[in-house]
Amino acid sequence: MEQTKAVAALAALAQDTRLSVFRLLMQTGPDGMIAGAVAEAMDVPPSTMSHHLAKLEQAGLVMSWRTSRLIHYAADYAGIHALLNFLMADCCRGDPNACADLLSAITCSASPEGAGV
Amino acid sequence: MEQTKAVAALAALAQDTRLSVFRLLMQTGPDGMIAGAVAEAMDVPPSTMSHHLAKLEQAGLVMSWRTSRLIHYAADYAGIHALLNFLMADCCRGDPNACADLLSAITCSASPEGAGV
DNA sequence: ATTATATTTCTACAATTGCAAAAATATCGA
DNA sequence: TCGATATTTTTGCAATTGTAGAAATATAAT
Repeated sequence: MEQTKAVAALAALAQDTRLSVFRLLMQTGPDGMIAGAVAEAMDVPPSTMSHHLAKLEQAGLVMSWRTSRLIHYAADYAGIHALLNFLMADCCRGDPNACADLLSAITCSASPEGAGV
Repeated sequence: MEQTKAVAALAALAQDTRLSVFRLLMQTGPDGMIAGAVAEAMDVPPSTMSHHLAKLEQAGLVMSWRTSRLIHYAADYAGIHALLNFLMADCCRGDPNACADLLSAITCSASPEGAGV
């Protein structure tokens, strides 16, 4: 991933509604949700949500497909993966121990505040 | 991490100069760099860099300390950790297999294009 | 064809952000 | 104290972004 794409992806996520949408779609899984349902869930007008979804899609963070009149949106796992990898590239001066501490506790499941890693 | 802080952190990273600075400091390690050296490395005026560094620090992504006239900046590993965890929270509907695929190949070292995971 | 539904594109405006020169602040050495 | 160095704060402007109503487009049902 190049810098320009990373900036676009981060900018797409750096907005309240879009960050919520992205996390919602991450949690929803590969089947995704239809555009209207996303707009309703976030309580914003369809035209506004359309803009946000387009920005997320252009950033490579979500993908869409059509079934008849409905347009489905789902998280693009490869996209978020590429972004995270770009952020962490060559970090810790290559020290595996420091890296392990940093990455080990990143999980897909919720991390309750008190939970030990 | 709450949503508001996550948006601030993502916005801090969603800018060309700041993203480069963050990655530079991630790679530099805990000793960090002095402000002037960062400005010089990025080829921007000190006042501009001061703004960028302040934004990164306010977002919890870098930390600073002073030794005499010099101010050191270094990556805040806890901050980036919290952000990544927030992004991935409850993803994949809790399916560990999907999560494993998503996270396994995120490494601190460089990932050459051809390298198998 | 006509109507209804789902979504996007167009449009306009308020609010935010990036930028860097100039001035101000902090620390050190003489 | 005075001058020199390092960094931040102030200031102002151009550019970008978020927002949502209205119009346009795509699909389906009658």
